[in-house]
Formats: sequence, C-alpha cells, structure tokens
Amino acid sequence: MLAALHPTPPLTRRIAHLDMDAFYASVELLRYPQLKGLPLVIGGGRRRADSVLAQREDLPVAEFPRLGDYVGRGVITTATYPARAFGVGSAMGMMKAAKLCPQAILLPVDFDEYRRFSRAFKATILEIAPLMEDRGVDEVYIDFTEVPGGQREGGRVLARLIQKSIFERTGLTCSIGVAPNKLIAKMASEFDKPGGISIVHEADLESRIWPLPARKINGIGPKADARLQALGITTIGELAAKERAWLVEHFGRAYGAWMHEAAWGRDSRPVVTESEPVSMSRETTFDRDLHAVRDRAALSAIFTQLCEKLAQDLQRKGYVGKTIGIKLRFDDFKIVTRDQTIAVHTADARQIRQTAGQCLKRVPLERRLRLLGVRVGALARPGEIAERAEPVDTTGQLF
DNA sequence: TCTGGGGTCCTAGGACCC
DNA sequence: TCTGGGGTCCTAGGACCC
Repeated sequence: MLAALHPTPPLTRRIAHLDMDAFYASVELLRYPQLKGLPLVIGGGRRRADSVLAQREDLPVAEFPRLGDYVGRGVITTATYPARAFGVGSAMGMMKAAKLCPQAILLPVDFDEYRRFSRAFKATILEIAPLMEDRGVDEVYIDFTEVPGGQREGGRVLARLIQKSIFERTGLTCSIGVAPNKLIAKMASEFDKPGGISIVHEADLESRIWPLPARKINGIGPKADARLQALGITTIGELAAKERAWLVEHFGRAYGAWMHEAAWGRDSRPVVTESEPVSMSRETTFDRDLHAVRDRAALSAIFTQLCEKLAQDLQRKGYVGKTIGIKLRFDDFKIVTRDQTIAVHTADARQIRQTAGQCLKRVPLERRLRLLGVRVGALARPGEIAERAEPVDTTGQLF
C-alpha cells in the first residue's frame, strides 16, 4: 500500500564471485576423512582404476602414497592448507614440492569425481539464484542484483544462504565476495579464505582495493606485472594514480585503457549464463623427451591416440570443427603451433589425424619434443552448417 | 629432478575481395 | 609513376586463466 508513496529505490548492482576452498583436496577428504588435518596434495597422473586407492576408502594413513616417492613431470593441482604451510602450492612442479614436504600424502586427480561435486554445488546455487556464470569446475559468478534478498546487507545474507546450502548438500565449503562488479567480486572472494564472505562497496575502493598488489587484478599476469614493477608500480593504487594516456603509451591502446579502468574498480561485464566452446584440444607431456626420428613409432602412436580422443570429445559433445592444429613443446620449452583450415567441418579421427599430420610436416624437428597436442577450432554444431565438399552445379535447376 | 592440461582472447601480417 | 580503403579469413604467437 505504501509502495506508491515510497517507490522502490533503484537496485544496486551486486555481483558475487564464489570460489570453492581447496576444491580437489576437499573432495578427496570427504572420501578419505582419515587424512583430515594432514598435508595433502593432489596432482601428477590420472587415478588408475587398479590403484590401491580405488579399492579401499578405509586405507590406513600409513599406506597412502607420499609426495616424496613421486617420480615424474607432474605439477601440484591443489594443496591443503596444512601442505601450504610447507610452501607447497598449486602449479608447482611435483619434484620441487617433494623436496619441501616429502611426507605429504599424494593423491592423483580424479576429474570424474570433481565434476560430480561441481555439478552438485552449481545446481544448489541455481536453485537460489538463476543468473550464474560458469568459470571452471570450482568457480562461478552470480548476479545477486534481482534475487530476493540479494541486496540485504550488501549481499551477505544471500551469500550465507548459498554457503549453507552448498555445505548441506555436498559437505564442502566455499568463499564468496560480493561487490558492484565481477572484477572486484573476484578479488573480494580471496579476502577471507577459507569459508569467508567479503562485502565490498564502491566506497571501499581506496581502503580495500588500492593497497593490493597489481597482480591481484584478474587479467594482470606475471608478464604485465613484471613490466609494471619495472615502471615502479606495485599496487593497484599506484596503477590508479597513473594517467590513462601514460598507461596506453606503455601497454597499448586496449590493454592500457583496460588497466586504468580496472585500477579504478570499473567493470561493466555482465554475468553470462551460456556460452559455446570455440575450440577443443588434447595434449600430453611425455615421460621423457622424444626424438622425431629415433622415437618415430612411439610419437606416431601417441599422435594417433590424441586425435582419437579429441574426435571422441567432439562427437560426445556434438561438435564439428574445421581448423585443425598441432602444438609442440620442445625440450627447451619453446612452443610452436601450426594449423590448417579444411573445407568441411569434421569430428572424424582419421581426418583430424591426416590434417594434423600435414601440419606437423611444416615444423622443423631438430630438437627433442616434450609435448604434443592436437586442437580443433572453428567449432559448429553439425546441424547448423551449410557446406559442400565442392561447388554444386545449379545449371538448369529451378530453385 | 624444475615447470600439466584445457581453455579464451588479442595482435599482427598477408591474402583476397569489393 | 602511383599506389584507396574497407572487411573478412587465415595463420602464428603470446598472455592469461582455472
């Protein structure tokens, strides 16, 4: 009744970023609660069906594989907080991590299991807030703006509800940041990990965002950060203090201008609920570097396997593509790519293998290879393409 | 004994077309 | 003896993210 006299105030844009806490490791701890509190890392090869782990969930702690026993070229995917205390972190080479904390328990990744939990926590969110953007297995953005209760306490009430619902359904915890946009929300979700909620308003820019290192901005990576440092810029505040024109001068028109916007906390990107894949790929790092001539047979077999897996992926997901490419990493870590666009979209393993083989012929192969990858891009759904292998003669046709 | 695998987007030059 | 200007597609490399 009072609505006419007191019109609803305009809604403030409230965007949440939700990040699952040590996701892979937390999923493993649900299965192996006996490992709780111990340094645990996930990484290395894929879990094998015949491993002792796959058969015994009540395995005594003493019988779990240890990081110190690992031999290979894998990296850490996730480390629990007790493991992080030893300096072990994600993306670190396993051999290096093994030196830091040999006694840590090591579990190989089990993507199928993580995907199950990923689907479960995302479904839980969607029951509460329908505008959700997928950012990988363990992260999402959520638009709180028009969700009932999404404005209360700046989003804290809804964030609490989502945390509680996810925990009840999966037993997993997450951290949430709520802010006026995705850029700030992403930073805010890190403020109080694990299990925290951080609410950031526009007015908090100077006090809570500007003191952070520039590297914390999603989109400023190691290279850009190094260049900023060389220019005497360490924090986001220092970045914000620079003229836009100066940043454009040093980083180019698009990137420089974007950096300036980011430093001032401005970001109007919407939460995108659906997207189509652009490319699919398969790649593998060999156990040892392979030589194009001496290891020809092994290389060829791996190459064919990658093409077959990729073709399966495409078919399973219902896509065809027409730009086929390869990626090589040499023993000196240099990466080379070659690709070729064919006339007709395909998801056929032999066609992919054949075209990728042509690409491979264009690369000089003096150095030994560390990695081989195959990629299919320019994806489309088979039903949506009108293309012919060769022009059709329409002479004499009425239509 | 360094450094995985699966992605996206951007840039930049050349080809080719109108 | 000069020499357009878009627009799109293709290819290679690189930065960045999860």
